[in-house]
Amino acid sequence: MRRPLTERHEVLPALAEVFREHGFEGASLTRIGQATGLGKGSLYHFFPGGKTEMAAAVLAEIDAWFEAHVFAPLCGVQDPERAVGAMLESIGRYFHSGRRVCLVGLFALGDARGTFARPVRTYFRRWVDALASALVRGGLAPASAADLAEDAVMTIQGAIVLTRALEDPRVFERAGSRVRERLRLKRR
Amino acid sequence: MRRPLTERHEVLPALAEVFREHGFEGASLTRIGQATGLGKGSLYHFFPGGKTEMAAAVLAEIDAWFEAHVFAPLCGVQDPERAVGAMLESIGRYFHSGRRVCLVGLFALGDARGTFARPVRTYFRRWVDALASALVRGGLAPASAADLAEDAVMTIQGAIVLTRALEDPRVFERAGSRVRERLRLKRR
DNA sequence: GGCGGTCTGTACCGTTCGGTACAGACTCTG
DNA sequence: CAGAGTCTGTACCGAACGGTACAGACCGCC
Repeated sequence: MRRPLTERHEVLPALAEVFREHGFEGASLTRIGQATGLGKGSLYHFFPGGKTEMAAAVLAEIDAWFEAHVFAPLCGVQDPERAVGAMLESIGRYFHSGRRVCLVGLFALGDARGTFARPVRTYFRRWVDALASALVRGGLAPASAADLAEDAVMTIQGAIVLTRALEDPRVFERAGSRVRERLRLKRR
Repeated sequence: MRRPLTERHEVLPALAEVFREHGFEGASLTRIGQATGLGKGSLYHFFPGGKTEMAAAVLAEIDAWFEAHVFAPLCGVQDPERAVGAMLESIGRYFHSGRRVCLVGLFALGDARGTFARPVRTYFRRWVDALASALVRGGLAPASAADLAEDAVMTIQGAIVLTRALEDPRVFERAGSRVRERLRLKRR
């Protein structure tokens, strides 16, 4: 019936959700097994390195998704102003208006600090740089573009924290319009 | 030598650091015991409710500290502009320029979501409201004061995430100046 | 010095943890 | 259908988990 059967990357979304909901330490193999519908045997077949390898794989897929849907478009040839708007829209959908946690940000806060420091750093640096490059192509000076990009990324991260804390998605929406306004304002 | 011996609140700082470093689920009683120098027996003597009560006590102390050193001054009689500046300075010292995690924000991201939703919500709401009140006393319209206050708090939270991710305290410092500038800019 | 209560280290409870071993059910090839 | 190889559920391991029980160390007090 099914092909060579499940492939490794097919379980990644479910895996990611477990890590998002419970963090690295809180994501037990039992929970992971339930969420993916896989027994430990299958899990260790796909991820011989255990939980660490699972989390690394999830991070890698997240990074790939952002590279394709967020970072690359920012660096692409299309109108930079439109690219920035598209980013904010993608981000809003991806994070479910702040109800969904940013796993990379969560790991940055300490859940599995040392282990994933590198991919975490790379992800955020790439995000800031990509956004800054779009702003530069939009006519901004490199210095203020970098400053503005850094501000935008951290505002989004803070918006996720505050939205979940206050349990009110409008917080995230307001943050989005604020960022949009700031990025547009500085253009001229 | 020592008085009735250790009091409950004397172990709270060490306790808080363990939760900050490992999150709620990652903070095992063994680690807590090592960090506080107390055996399980003593811990359960002070916190009959176990780990949950420990975390609640830590949150309560954090809240009290912010109430005394951040929120109350913002609502006080002193010059609002000076109060805002003092807040940013306190915050910077408290969070070690972003190297230290905000435990309340960490809990908001999911580590112990349901259990501490109430104190988490209260803490952030109080923070935003206190800052907004200072801005209103500074001459701002209530609506834009609320907007600006929300933006400042989320920027600080995002700055902590980004500072730790990039492992560069200057990120936090830059965020501080940006917030300061924004809060001053709108005054006139 | 004895007393009563507060405090604390140790041993232990049942459970769950991350990880391993392995038998057998599957799919494909011939 | 036979065989090789891939996949997967179950049972199991030692360690560590959160939490409890309790004997005794320690204290101010008389």
